[in-house]
Amino acid sequence: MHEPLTVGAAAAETGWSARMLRYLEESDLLVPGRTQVGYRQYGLPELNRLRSLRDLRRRFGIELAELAFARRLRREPELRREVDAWLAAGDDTGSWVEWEQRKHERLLAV
Amino acid sequence: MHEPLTVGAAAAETGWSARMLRYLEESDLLVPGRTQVGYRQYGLPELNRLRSLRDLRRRFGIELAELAFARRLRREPELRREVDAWLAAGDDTGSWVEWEQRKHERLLAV
DNA sequence: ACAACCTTGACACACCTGTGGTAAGGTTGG
DNA sequence: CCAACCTTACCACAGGTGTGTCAAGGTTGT
Repeated sequence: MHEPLTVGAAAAETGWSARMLRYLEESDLLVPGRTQVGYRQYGLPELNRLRSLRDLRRRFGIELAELAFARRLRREPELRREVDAWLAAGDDTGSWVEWEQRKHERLLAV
Repeated sequence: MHEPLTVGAAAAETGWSARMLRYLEESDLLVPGRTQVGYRQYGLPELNRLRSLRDLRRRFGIELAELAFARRLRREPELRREVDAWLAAGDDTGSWVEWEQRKHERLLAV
């Protein structure tokens, strides 16, 4: 049991449309496996990620491009450092305490 | 010396257009001070942030919305945790070591 | 063999982004 | 007082995003 589902079944199961599942793959955010003849197959891990992605978007109103950027931040340390530095420089409007706290975090991480 | 510059002068100084400086303010990414009658004034810190923002965009090709999202990630720990978790779940393609390292960072931060 | 799937590719559309203009009016410095 | 700034508020427009739909053709299960 728990055979991988085809795109339509996975859509029905997770609340997306089949169209959007293909779009998610195109956006490189969730790339399913393929059968030998090329059918997409969604297993349990994929289904769970689809559900949580739906929740993420609903709860925080984030866009797919933003998620993709968060991924870049994780993968490109140089980018991450620069962005962080730039944001830090302008964070005098935000909670100072929170910022000090985060500086700690960064120090510990190095 | 180093009196704060008006929007046109700051633009000329940093390679942006005055239009874009107003747009950056509208996007809440770089909000300058104001004179009593409402003229924007850009001091040295603002000028530096403008220059480095220009470089950031040129070097990494990032969008303003993405920068704004990075700021959300810093300010909303809940969002940050969820996004990180979602990305981690699909990161079997990425560096696993790096991810473990980051988990540490998070643990230390709490 | 036939229905009900799947594939890619395309067209359509509403909305957002980045950027340039332009217009009507206030401020400032010589 | 006049030029050269500044302000806000619009219009325009190319390109990206998220989503639906439709067409032409391949696969699968009964």
